[in-house]
Amino acid sequence: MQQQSRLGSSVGSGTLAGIAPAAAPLEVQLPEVQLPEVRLPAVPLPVGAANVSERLAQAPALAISTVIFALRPSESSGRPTLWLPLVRRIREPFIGQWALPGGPLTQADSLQDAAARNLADTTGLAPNYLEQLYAFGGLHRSPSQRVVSIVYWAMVQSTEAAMARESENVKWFRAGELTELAFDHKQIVDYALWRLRNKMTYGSIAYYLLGEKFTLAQVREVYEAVLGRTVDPANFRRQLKQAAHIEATDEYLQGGKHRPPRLYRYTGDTFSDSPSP
Amino acid sequence: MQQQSRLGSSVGSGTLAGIAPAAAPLEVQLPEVQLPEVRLPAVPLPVGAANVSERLAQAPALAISTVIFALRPSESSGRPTLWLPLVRRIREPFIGQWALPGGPLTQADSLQDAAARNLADTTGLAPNYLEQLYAFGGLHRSPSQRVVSIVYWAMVQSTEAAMARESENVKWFRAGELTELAFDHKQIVDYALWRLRNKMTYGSIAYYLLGEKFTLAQVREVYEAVLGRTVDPANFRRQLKQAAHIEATDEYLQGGKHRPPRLYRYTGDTFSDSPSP
DNA sequence: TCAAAAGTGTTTACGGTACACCCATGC
DNA sequence: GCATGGGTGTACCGTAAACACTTTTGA
Repeated sequence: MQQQSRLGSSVGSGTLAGIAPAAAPLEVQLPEVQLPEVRLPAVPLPVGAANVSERLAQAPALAISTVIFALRPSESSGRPTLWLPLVRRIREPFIGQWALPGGPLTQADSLQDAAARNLADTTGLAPNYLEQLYAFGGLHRSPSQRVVSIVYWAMVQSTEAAMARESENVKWFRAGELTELAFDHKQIVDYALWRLRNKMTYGSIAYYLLGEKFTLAQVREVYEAVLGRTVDPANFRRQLKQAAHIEATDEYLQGGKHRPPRLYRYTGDTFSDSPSP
Repeated sequence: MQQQSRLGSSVGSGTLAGIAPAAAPLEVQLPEVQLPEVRLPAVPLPVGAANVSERLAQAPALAISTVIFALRPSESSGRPTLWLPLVRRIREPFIGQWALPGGPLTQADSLQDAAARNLADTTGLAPNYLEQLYAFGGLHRSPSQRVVSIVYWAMVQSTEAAMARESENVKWFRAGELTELAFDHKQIVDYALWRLRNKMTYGSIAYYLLGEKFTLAQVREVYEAVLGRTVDPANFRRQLKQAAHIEATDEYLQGGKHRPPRLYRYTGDTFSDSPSP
């Protein structure tokens, strides 16, 4: 048996949205379109030194990793683009290569708390948003011991992200322009990006990348940065305004070259600074 | 810190579907509406005997469990309804109570293979569909040792499900009419049900609960069984016919009381019998 | 020939897209 | 006053919902 089976890929192009969303169980609405699981990456890793009998003897290690997204201005255009922090590996395997922040599951933390701790340790920041991505458990993800990684993805505010720590071994990269990473982390980032884009298209997510108050144009820029294309400003603002959890303030953003745009506030799930202690 | 933080719940009622699906990375279309993660259940379990220092000393155990769905005729109406098999626990904790089939992660299996093995062991069946559901890792899911469960969900054909093994310690239950189960398994099943309903609304999933050939009315019955409401037959058939991966055969289902309906075939992802060996 | 399900057609309503247009501000 | 982004109005089009209607079979 191998990881790469076709089960669970769930293709299907017809949307069948006609099956209208009804009362949903878990206080949420039914989506109208599929969110397929990624096909688990066929990891092209060197099989490494450990032989099979050794491998069979050990229990698989359990690790938590986190894909952290934040908005930063592009060096070229200055427009906001998606970035994520990576850490340089300081031991084998993959020594010297860049990898997702992570580590073994600490005993006192829930999975989510462990992920939040990753985030604090590497960036010094607290997540606005944190959600489980997927559990990766292929047999040969790591050349030596078998590792099962439960991966989370997170978003941090752009205002804070600008002040995030960087060092010799922690550096921010443009998402989408990554070269190869350690382990199967490149595939994991790609999957996280795909999931981010998905969530994006049905709202309420972009705000976690922004500050407390923002202009509608800034929200649009987030969408354009993540989706990688332009969006009609007129229609976009209409859609936002009729969307829930958006509230106009009386303030306007001053200092621009032209008419000062109104500032808005997100009133949905609270901007908590960390998982409530 | 506690598991039950608000992060990652991602409410948001506005659909914002206006952000049109563009070219999607992983060969799939972007969905238009949100698929939120379940809030992890606040498990009301007895904390059990082990004290904290003991708990800290042990590594968390890693387990695989599987929620298996199949269609079976209701005893009352005879119409197809959703069922799932559970196993009776034969040791502490929760001895005598019903639980999801599962067990520790066997060394030689990938996560998905381990889930498929669960399925074969308890039902004797092979899954038509198998997908990762979520990794549950709350601190007190099990009273003694800490357990992290990676849960899969599966669907098996109704025709085969009718012949599935049952025994003293393996029994099928109607999904949605479950009483309390061992551990946090009730919440897990509810989440799986919610996810099934989601996938349902954007097609291609219902077929995995049916046989190779089926009438459009049977597909409609699956939708009605899963969604728990009636669906307009006229509009439903139109939507199905313009959906991809559905092919009319030249055959008709004989033996009914009235006009024999045409049989159709699903031409999407193959009906493989097991993860390809 | 009648009941019931299979299958088709038609109307209406809603929401997204495109794009023309007005408004307010800094220079 | 004019360029530019903020913000509004509107016409068009595709699709889903509702439901009337025809067709085909068994009893």
